[in-house]
Amino acid sequence: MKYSIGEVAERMGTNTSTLRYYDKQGLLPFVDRNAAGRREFKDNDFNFLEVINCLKKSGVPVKDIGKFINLCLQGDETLRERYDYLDQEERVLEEKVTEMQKQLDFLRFKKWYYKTSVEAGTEDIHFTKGTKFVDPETHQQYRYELKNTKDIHQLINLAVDEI
Amino acid sequence: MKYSIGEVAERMGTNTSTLRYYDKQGLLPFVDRNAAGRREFKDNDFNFLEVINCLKKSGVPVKDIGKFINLCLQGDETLRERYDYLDQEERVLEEKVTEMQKQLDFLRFKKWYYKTSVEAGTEDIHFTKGTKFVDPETHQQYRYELKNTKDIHQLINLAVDEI
DNA sequence: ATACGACTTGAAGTAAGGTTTAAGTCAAAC
DNA sequence: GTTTGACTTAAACCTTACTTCAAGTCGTAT
Repeated sequence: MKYSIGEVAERMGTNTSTLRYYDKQGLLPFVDRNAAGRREFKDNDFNFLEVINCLKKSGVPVKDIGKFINLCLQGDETLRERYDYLDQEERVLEEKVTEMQKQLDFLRFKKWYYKTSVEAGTEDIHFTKGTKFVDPETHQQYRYELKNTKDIHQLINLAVDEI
Repeated sequence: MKYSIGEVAERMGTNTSTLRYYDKQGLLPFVDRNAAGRREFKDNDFNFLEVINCLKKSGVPVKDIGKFINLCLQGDETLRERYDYLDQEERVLEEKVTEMQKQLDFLRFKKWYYKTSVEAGTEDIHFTKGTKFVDPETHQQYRYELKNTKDIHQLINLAVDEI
């Protein structure tokens, strides 16, 4: 089967301008053209497009994706190089996920901070030394004082220390 | 204690230009100025800076961070709004992490694809119907045929089916 | 007193990743 | 046969998030 740029755009959840932009940036060297100069995508091209999609969503710059695609077109000699690239990219992504989890931790601490503030009617409870209050959900009592948030994990532990 | 923009930049792992840019974009309305017009950060300002840092790393646009900071300066009336915002942002981040995990799945499948290809000396094994081969690490035998990668999770399961 | 480093501003420049526009081609429908 | 919709290109434009530049101020050390 052959597919026009419009069909491919719809299937990939993008638009034709973006695909043309990718083509111009060297991400689609595998795409054929018909007699009229129009792009004709093949079934196999979707394998490439999925790789592009994955790397894009993983935060890989367009230029670097192009390099990988071109490695793919160079045949079996670049198999190891391609493996090594993906291996490295896997570690980069894992690191990003770890970083996101840290921000989630912080976000959850701040949610707790605001939940208890809303409950108390004021943010001041977190700045008043030794204020006791009760978590409205768990009904646990806490004593807590906000200093500098140098280590948020430490603060979270501090925050959940029951009296 | 008071801190100059340079000291703050170093402590936050950024540079003075970026902090001035943030200030211009309305992210630092809490910063005082001395008689000479120079920025004077207070200890408490680091609480704001940490929030900015977190939201920035979470992928929140600069403008939106500014909105949140200004909400913070409006006092206890906006506590619930601030909670709701962070609650929503938490879900957005969780969704991002889930998305990243999907890309990690795909990346790992492709690593397996290349690992077995390197072992076989050619990528062709994945296009030859019913080719049997052995995972060099686990010594398990596989039979596997690459069609369209419509559902990568299904393919991964297919790939690890022992004969 | 003057040199130095750190600060101030507005404005221009940069890079990434598209998006839009203008001018034109092509194939099928009416 | 001409209109319509999808395609083609190059080039201009846009947004985000800085980064750099130019010109000037301030406080301290020599």
